[in-house]
Amino acid sequence: MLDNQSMSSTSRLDREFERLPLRERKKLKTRRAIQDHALRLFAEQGYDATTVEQIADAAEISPSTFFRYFPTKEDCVLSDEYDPVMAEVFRAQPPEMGVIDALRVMYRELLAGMYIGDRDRILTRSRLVLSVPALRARTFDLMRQESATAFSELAAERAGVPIDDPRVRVLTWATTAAIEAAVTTWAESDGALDLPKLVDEALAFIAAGCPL
Amino acid sequence: MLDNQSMSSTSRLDREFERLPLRERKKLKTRRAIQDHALRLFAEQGYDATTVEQIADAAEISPSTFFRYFPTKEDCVLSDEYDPVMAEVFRAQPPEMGVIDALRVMYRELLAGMYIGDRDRILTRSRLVLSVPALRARTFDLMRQESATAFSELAAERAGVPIDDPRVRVLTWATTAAIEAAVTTWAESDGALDLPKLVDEALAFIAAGCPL
DNA sequence: TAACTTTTGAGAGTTAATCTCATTTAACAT
DNA sequence: ATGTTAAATGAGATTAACTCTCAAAAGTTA
Repeated sequence: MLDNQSMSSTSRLDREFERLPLRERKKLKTRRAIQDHALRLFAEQGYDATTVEQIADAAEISPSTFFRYFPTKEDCVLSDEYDPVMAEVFRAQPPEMGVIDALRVMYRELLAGMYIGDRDRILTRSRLVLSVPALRARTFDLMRQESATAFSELAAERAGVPIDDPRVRVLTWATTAAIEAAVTTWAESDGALDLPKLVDEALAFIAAGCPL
Repeated sequence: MLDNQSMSSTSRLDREFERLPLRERKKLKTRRAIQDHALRLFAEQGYDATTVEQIADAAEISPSTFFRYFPTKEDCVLSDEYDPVMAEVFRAQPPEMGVIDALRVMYRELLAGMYIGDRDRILTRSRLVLSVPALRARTFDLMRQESATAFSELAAERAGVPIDDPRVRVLTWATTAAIEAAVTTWAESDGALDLPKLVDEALAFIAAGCPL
């Protein structure tokens, strides 16, 4: 199931893809073409040195079409990575398990799969995002906003506290920051370190009260 | 209307100010004028609806001069709030005290003072920053980069671990996120809640391992 | 006052981002 | 199949952020 999710995500997604009407299929294809060419050009020339016009030319669309797919140049890098599967796995943990422990189990299960199939892609993208201040700021903001909504609800539900309990935001923002720290350390090591281990240790460290 | 350093700046800063050569004094005055007019216009018209040209007109300078003082429109809101006094107070705590506890004491001491003098200014600015996505992302990124440098060194020093220990980044980013969460909750309450208390409780919650 | 340095303003140029409108292309009911 | 309807696209104009250059103005110092 887990390996299935990531490894075979291509084929599963492809099957869904082929069931879509032609118009939707073309839209998805265009969207992917833009992202692929953009990431390639960013890698080749740098982010700032690449104009939207160049991306549009490479993807064989007009600049106005680019902005119809992505509201800003930044957004074509920021894929919305939130996965409903994460919520599922999180909820599947025994109710007496604490929020952070459930989070650890969830990442242990899901990251293992992702780490096999998408390691290189994630590493490349992470390096790009971390090296361009505007992308870095927007990516982290996006993750925080997401955790403020989706994960906050899950956490409050599990803990049995109201969603507006100040501790819920502290918990979600702090754990999100811990995971981002792990990813950053991993990207800085050029992938030499083990990401799943770094994430698990980061969360364990938070659960232990950050004893330093 | 906008008398610049009227109430807030302490007499200590004023004395320093008057010792500066005329050229430096004018520069500081211009910088403050830009920030004051910008914040006023943002409050009146909204951030996006206010152009740099309008700010420049209000501050009686040319647009090119605006960009000589602030590299981007965003930056005239983002004051660099890092205070060397914070490092001093942090270092002054007994060496056997843990990093988070030293941080708590530091915030307890410094926030108490700020809360009296600058409460309204901080609240206004926080609301502006939190309401404009671009400002929010850049502010949080700025704080994280700061904590990645200044505070990381202090934390590693106190804990007696190398600065590149992964736990150092996890600790600094997580505590920074916890403080930001407290400030956000405070701003959302329109200042009805007690900021020093929220910050102290957030850090205590982190030190306890986020038990939820 | 004169020589020197720094700050400033004017103006032109680049690019991201928004908007309108005409054209093309797919979807679907007959 | 075909015509009607709805959606996607491209071209082009527009705004505003940001960069750059150069000459004028203001300050510092001898």
